[in-house]
Amino acid sequence: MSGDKRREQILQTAFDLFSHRGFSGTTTKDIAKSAGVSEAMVFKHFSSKDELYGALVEAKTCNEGFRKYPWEENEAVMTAMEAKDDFGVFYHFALKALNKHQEDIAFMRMIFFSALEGHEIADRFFQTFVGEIYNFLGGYIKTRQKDKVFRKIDPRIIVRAFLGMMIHHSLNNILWDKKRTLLDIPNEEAAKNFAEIILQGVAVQEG
Amino acid sequence: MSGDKRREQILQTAFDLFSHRGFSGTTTKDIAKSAGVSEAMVFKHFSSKDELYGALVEAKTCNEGFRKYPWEENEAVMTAMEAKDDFGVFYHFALKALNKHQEDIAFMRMIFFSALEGHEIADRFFQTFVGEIYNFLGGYIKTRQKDKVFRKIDPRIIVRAFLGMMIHHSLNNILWDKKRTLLDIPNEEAAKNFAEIILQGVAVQEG
DNA sequence: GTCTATATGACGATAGAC
DNA sequence: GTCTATCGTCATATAGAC
Repeated sequence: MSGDKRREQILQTAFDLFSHRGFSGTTTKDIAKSAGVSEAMVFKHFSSKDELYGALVEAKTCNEGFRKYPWEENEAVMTAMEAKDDFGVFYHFALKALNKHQEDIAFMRMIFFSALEGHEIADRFFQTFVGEIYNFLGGYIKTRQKDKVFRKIDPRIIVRAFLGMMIHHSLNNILWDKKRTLLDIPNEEAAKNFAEIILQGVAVQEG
Repeated sequence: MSGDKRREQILQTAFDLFSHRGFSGTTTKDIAKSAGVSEAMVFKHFSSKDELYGALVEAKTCNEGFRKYPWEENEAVMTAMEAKDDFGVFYHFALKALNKHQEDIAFMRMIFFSALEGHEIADRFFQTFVGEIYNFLGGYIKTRQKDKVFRKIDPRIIVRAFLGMMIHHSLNNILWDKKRTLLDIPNEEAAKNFAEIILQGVAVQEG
């Protein structure tokens, strides 16, 4: 196998293991074995376990998956936003996010492990990626507040409440309620309910 | 030091370290050193690292801290519930939970680490403790739906949305946004806003 | 109840052959 | 590009003295 191809394969294997067991719970021997190579090969491509992990998180946060925000490649959100279709904005945003979480459980686990284990790369991810989401949704909320459609609440609180519903729901499914004994609903229904609750919750009330 | 006292001290020390670095990130040597004893002492009290961890999670989930639900020792929630003061119920519940999370960061971290690392004790905690919360809040929500004050949404979705706001908010503060750069508000304000959003969000609308 | 010393193996990482 | 062999260190756990 070529160097680049092998490197990618080791990265992917390492990703699966790190996301499952965390940094200190994964050994270089495990990685080598799963990748079907010797440990020496791993250290030919990455000078240390730390470097391997760093390259991994870097690749996964910057190049793939979560480089795309839930509104990119999601025409529905942008269209709804231009039309000031509030339900469309929040529903499609939530649905995209929930689907993404479900498809990329390994990534979610890796980010949580990084955060718990205190790798500063997790910090950077949150300051950029999550910060950007606060700006994006917060901006729309501000507009709708000026339109006197949403109540005057700190937009960041609304974003936090809304993201909280989605992320907590995904986290429940990934970490604890894998069999969905507590609440087993399709993402469409969850997105619809979350969007309805938040929208009615922040709407200006008549009278 | 007496055996029991020493045992407790080792447990507490281990708790601090495990919650900070996770199971595989913590060594028995670290624990011994932090407790100010030799490693041999640790193994006199606990036959293995696994047993120590098990005893720890058991003690922390069953005997202390989270044995108490957010409505126990919280007269405000029960009083509000009897008076059908919806805002009182949700506000005081949220405030209690947020304060608890903030006071017991170590416990929160330990539970998340356990869940990620797949210790089945975390599962048990969630099925009992969290399940009980769903019953408690869900029961109240059902009552208010019969009163035609809350809309007909699956009560578990409402509980999930509400818990999501709180837990996500606490998790943000604990894991990523420790400096609170994104959103720095007192628990009272967060609880008030979350309660208002969820209540208005699920209220029966006029017309 | 507490320690020092040590057994046994795992872990991260390297050397050097092919 | 890949391997086997190995090194030094650290980890869990035990033995036995005080």
